Amino acid sequence: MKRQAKPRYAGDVPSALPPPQSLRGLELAVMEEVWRLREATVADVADAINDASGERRAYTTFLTVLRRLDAKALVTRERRGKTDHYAPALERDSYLEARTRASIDELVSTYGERALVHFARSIESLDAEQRAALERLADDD
Amino acid sequence: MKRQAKPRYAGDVPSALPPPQSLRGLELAVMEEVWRLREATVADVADAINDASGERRAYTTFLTVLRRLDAKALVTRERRGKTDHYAPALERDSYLEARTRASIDELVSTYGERALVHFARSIESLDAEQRAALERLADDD
DNA sequence: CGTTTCATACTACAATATGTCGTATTCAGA
DNA sequence: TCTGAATACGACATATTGTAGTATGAAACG
Repeated sequence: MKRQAKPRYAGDVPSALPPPQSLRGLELAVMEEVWRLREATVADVADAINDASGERRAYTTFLTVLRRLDAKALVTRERRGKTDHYAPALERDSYLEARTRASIDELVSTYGERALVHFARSIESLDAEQRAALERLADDD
Repeated sequence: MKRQAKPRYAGDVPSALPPPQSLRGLELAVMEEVWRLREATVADVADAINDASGERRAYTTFLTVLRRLDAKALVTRERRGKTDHYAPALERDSYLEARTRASIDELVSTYGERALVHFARSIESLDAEQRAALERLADDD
């Protein structure tokens, strides 16, 4: 079954450019902080998350996480003086979009187009409030 | 300086009724086999997968995987004589539905309702062929 | 019965991802 | 020049998954 080029739920075809990995836990928290601050040093992130969480993680923990995010190409690193400044390598919304597509692709490639039925239903079965939010958000673009 | 293992990250908020874990790799292959056979022994699964894959995994590998699927409550185990018989603890389609909802929930809980926009778009942007398949499948229920 | 056989139980090890830091090094700035 | 802040590097813990060896126990055989 061949597909047209336009949409790409090509579950059966390995994509040339893999979507960014899904983030969780501390990595996600750090990434969220970088998105929020637009640009941040290790200290910025460490302070923000330590203050917000009440927990106390070592500076080097955040250093490591940021380095790993850099290795995953999710942030960029720029040296200024002796300090690295991290910035998002892609917008939060782009990341979200990629993850959304990846979620659909994964399930379709694993379980077939039947997965689309469940996705469609889930979207259709949104309640009025969610639907309103959806339309409002979609209009923002 | 002691290094104690931290509990899970505070941002992880488990939902009340956790959806079944997402399966991949060999675990998924074994689960698919159990779904296909409706009920199977370790030997059934081992033979089917070994024959189909050309690879040669040890009997006990499948035993272990089935035991882990049992621990995850994805299969049930019934002892008959000296042999365990495994059966799916939930239908494949129910599992798929749960995973679909979980995918949406995860992204929405992490990134907000903005995720719905991307899901909605992805579904809306299906091409004609996929749309036809979708309607055909949806009619089967 | 005693023995073989076979399924399960138990244990273990490797690889990977992530959380968490300690220590060594270096270099920008005072 | 000296020094403290930042980084570089490495290390260990835990969880998950793939993989399989070995021990055990009971059923089947003769």
